[in-house]
This record gives sequence, structure tokens and C-alpha cells, in this order.
Amino acid sequence: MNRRSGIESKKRILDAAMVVFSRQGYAKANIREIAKVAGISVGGVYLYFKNKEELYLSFIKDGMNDMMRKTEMIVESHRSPIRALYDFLKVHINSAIKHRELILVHVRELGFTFALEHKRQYMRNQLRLVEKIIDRGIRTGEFRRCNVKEVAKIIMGTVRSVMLSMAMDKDVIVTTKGLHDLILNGLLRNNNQLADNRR
Amino acid sequence: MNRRSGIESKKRILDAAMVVFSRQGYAKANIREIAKVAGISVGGVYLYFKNKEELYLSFIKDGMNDMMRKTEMIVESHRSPIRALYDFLKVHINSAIKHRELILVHVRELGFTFALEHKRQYMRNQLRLVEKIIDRGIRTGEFRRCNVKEVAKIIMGTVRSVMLSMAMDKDVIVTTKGLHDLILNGLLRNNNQLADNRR
DNA sequence: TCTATACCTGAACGTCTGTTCATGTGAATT
DNA sequence: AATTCACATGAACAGACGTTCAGGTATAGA
Repeated sequence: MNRRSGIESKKRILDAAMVVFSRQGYAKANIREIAKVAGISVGGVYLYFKNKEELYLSFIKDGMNDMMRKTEMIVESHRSPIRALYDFLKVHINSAIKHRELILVHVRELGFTFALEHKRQYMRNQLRLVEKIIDRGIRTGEFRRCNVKEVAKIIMGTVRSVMLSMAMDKDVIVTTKGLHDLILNGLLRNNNQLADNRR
Repeated sequence: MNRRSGIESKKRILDAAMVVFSRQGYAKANIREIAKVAGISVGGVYLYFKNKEELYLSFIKDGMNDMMRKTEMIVESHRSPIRALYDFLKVHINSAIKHRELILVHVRELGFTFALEHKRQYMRNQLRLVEKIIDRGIRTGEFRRCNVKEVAKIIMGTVRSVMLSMAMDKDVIVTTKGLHDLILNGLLRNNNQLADNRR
């Protein structure tokens, strides 16, 4: 027998779940394999998690909470909206590099009814943060007047999918600077190009 | 017995596959249900498709081919890059409205090894089209000089995720015009706002 | 040493899955 | 009427899955 503290076992299982779920997706992943990767018996998994669903939810939530904390801090603490946007983008791009697997799981399991509400809530919150940045930018005069809700959706969409592209394909690397620049200045030629000298 | 032409049966099965795969994802979807929705027996499905995998591939490919045809036409035929970009965005947004389910399947099954190569190929092709538009725009002087490959990735990413947002949530509606405008002009205030008078 | 507690095991159960196949049937052809 | 052929069926098979549970073992305290 392999003796460990309960806390360590639970952590092991969560780590293993991350590996297996991201490799296989929820439906294809199976408890036997998660147990094997964790170095624990099948029954052992059920000591710490009621069932497969709860295990899945548990580690999905961890990731979302972490991101919420980081991004909220940025939006609350920063003065310049341009800089806040930059940092907001940076957190997401860094997370894409660091947690490729987690992102793939997120996206892949979009349709799951039982995790859906949490994910929607998370997306709504992130959207709210972007709206906040844009609102402030318009008030300070740095950003142009626009349909805040629509623009926020587009930006948040861009961020999500840049993350996805990077998670899917290791060779795809989008720099925070490049993304920030495009969002601020657009494609057209005769726009000002001062954005990277962040004020 | 329910007698039909082979062609009609095959079409029925493909339609049913679309419904069931998009509701459940590949792994969770099962042949019995696809058969039921198609109004055909379980064995009947195997008359037209070697196995579940081939059935899945078959209908995924149909959708991708359709999009490739439409977008290629736009990029080849148009003179103004600004207009080409607009039409390119429009095709994608319209497709998001029309084929919500298909998009969800696409995204959800990202990790499947057997469909992966086709999807990657599709994404590469779409990327090439965007690069073509940008390249031409820079040559005509309409677009500013930029890292074409990176910008294309970001734009393509934006498009994908706007589609995804709309597929996930019926209430999310991003207009082609809004997206086009943001891509061209960015967020900053003192940029020119002439893009919507498409030349 | 004994006992209580926390941790762990993996065979066994019931259910669901993709796939096969022996069999059947309507319609066209002879 | 007999034959042929394309289309159709669903019970049966083999394997995989989530979950349970009767039992096992290391450790700490008495």
C-alpha cells in the first residue's frame, strides 16, 4: 500500500485529472486512467471526489478563480486604461502559454450543462472587466466613443481565441504588444502609432 | 420497413449526425440516437458509413469545404482590400448565425486526432486568405505596414471567437460593421473614422 | 500490545457503447 | 411467377465505463 496524507492524495488526483481531461476531454477520459496517473487506486479517487462530474468541476473552478483574481486586481488598481488593457491582455496571453491544457479543456467541454453556468458566469465577469476599462478610457478621452458592450465582446472574443490558437498550436505565438497595438490602432494606415509608448 | 433511396437515407443520417453530435459532442453521441433521429435502424447507419469516425469526418468536411469555397471567391474576386475584409467577415458572421451547431462541434472536438489534420489545414488556408487581403492592402496603401502574419493570426482569431460567442449565446450579436470598424480603426480616439464608407 | 483511525485496494456489478450479422422485404427485371 | 438486388432491421456480442464495497494496512495514541 502507498501511504500519504489525504491532502496530498487529493492534490495528486487533481493534477492527474488535469493531465487526463485535457488529453481526452471529459467524456473520453476515464477514472481508471486518472487513478493510474495519480498513482492511486480506482477506489481511492472516490474517497476524495463524489464522482467524475464533481472531480471535473473541482479543477475547472480552480483555474477560473485564479484568473478572476488576477484580472480583477489589474482593473481595480490601474489608473491608465491603455495600460490596464495591456496588462489584462498580458495576463491572458501568459496564461495561454502556461496552462495550454487547461484552456483546451475549457473550450472543448463548452456544452456541458453541469459546468456551463460557471463558465458563463466567468465569461460575464471578464466581459464586465473589459467594459470597465473601455468606459474609463472613454471618460479620460483616451478611447474614442463606441458601442462599449459590442467592443468589449469583440475584444474579449479576440483574447479568447488568441489563447485558443496558442493552446492548439505551440508555434502560434502572439505577442501582447502586437495584440494591444492592433486593438488600439486598427489596421488602417493613417492612424496614430503612439500606443506602444504607454503613457 | 421504411423504404427510401440510398441517397436520401445517407442525407438523413448526415442531418441527424449534425443534430446529435452538436448536442452531445463526438464522444457522448451514440449511434443508436443518431439512427433514431434519422428514422433508420442502427444497422442502417453502417450501410452508409464504415463507422462512427467516418460519419463524423464526413459531415465535418462538408462544412469546411463550403466555407472555403465562399471565402476563396471573395478574396480572389475583390479589388478593394477594405471591402474584401468586410465581405470575409460577413461570410463568417452569417455562418455563425446559420450554423450555430456546426461551429460548436468544430470547437468542441478540437483535440480529436483523426479530424485534427483536416481542421489545421482549414485554419491554415483561412489564415492564408487573410494574409492575402492584408498584403494587398499594404501594397495599395490602404493598410499600414505591420507584421502581416501576426496580424492575420489575430484577426482570424477574433473572427473565430466572435463566431464562437455567437454560437454559444444566442443573445450575443456582433455586427459585421462593428467588427470591421474595430479591426480597421482600433480603439484609440484620434483615428480616422472613414472606414464604413466602403470605397 | 491493543485499538482506533485514516487511508487505500481492486475485483465485481450493472449499464452503455460501437459494431456485426443472420434475416427480412419491396420493387424492378426476367 | 420467379429471381435478383438494393435497402433495411434489431437482437446479440464484446469491450469499456462509472461506481461500489468488503476487506486490507500503516500509523498514532493508550
